[in-house]
Amino acid sequence: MDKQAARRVDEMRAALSGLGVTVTRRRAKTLEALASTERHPSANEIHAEVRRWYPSTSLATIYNTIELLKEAGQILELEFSGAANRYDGRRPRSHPHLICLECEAIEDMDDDREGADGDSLSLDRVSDATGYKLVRQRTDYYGVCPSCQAATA
Amino acid sequence: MDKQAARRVDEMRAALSGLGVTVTRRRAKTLEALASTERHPSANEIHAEVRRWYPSTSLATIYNTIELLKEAGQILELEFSGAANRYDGRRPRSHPHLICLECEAIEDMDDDREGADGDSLSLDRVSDATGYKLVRQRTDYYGVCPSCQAATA
DNA sequence: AGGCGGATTTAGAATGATTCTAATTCGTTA
DNA sequence: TAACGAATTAGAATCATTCTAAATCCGCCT
Repeated sequence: MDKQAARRVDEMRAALSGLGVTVTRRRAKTLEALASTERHPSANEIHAEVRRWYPSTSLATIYNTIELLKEAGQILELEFSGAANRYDGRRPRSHPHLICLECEAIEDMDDDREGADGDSLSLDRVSDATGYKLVRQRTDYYGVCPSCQAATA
Repeated sequence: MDKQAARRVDEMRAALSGLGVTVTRRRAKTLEALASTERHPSANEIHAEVRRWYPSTSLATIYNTIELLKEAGQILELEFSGAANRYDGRRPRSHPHLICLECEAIEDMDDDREGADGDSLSLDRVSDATGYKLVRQRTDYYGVCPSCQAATA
């Protein structure tokens, strides 16, 4: 686990403690699993990872921890209807993702790719314009990633 | 059904015909249901509407038609994992939505800011920057709508 | 150390949207 | 009218997620 991941784990721990819940060993492993991958794992993938240390861990526990992280604003949930949800625990603030329709890879879009003028409007500006009290946004781009393009070329 | 809705129905009919499938009466009613509401209905809601004319209609037929419309690029599917998907048949090109977390209302966001060139330009720009071959995007803002704010005030 | 009580976890059942399947019906053309 | 392929139906199957009830864990107090 690199330095950045360790920092995220600390942030998440603190946030969970702030909720008044205890950071059990299973929960700690869940945080690590989230912080140490770029892959935007599904609940199942996190489960598999946590099980390597605590084999009796139930999927329900993973979902439970995810729920707590959502309450704490420490995780981004990317919902899908035909496939498992995917999670981003490294960058919990709304940001755009690139989603490959062929291999289901999900990657964060780099900040410098977001365009200086912003592809998406800020939450505050949209709140003002619409009267909604907005709490988060979702921006995703769907297509075929370079490596899948190469594979089918 | 207003003029705009009628125009959309014609477009969708043409697109389905272009796929080589026949626009049956049930399918036609499905198109109408989609074109004549701003509410972004779920498959169930469309089903209920179509049933008013053809009571024996099965949900599977609605999903089947939705699938065809997706292939034809004539419908936007907003996926959710904990609730039914919602559909936008009025504006089939990617555009942002405002989603109320309390009453589940979904409304189109006017993006007069981006003008006529908005979405496709943005997709192209992101495609260039990332190497992805992008086909659509999703941008949604989540919060509490004005009327729900008033209700809980 | 022992025990209490609340929080956590577990295994499995329940839920619910969507998809699949096999059989039936519909529409068109000969 | 007969026949063929497309469309439709009812219900089963799938699968991620949530729920439930029982078991276990953990910190705290004595």
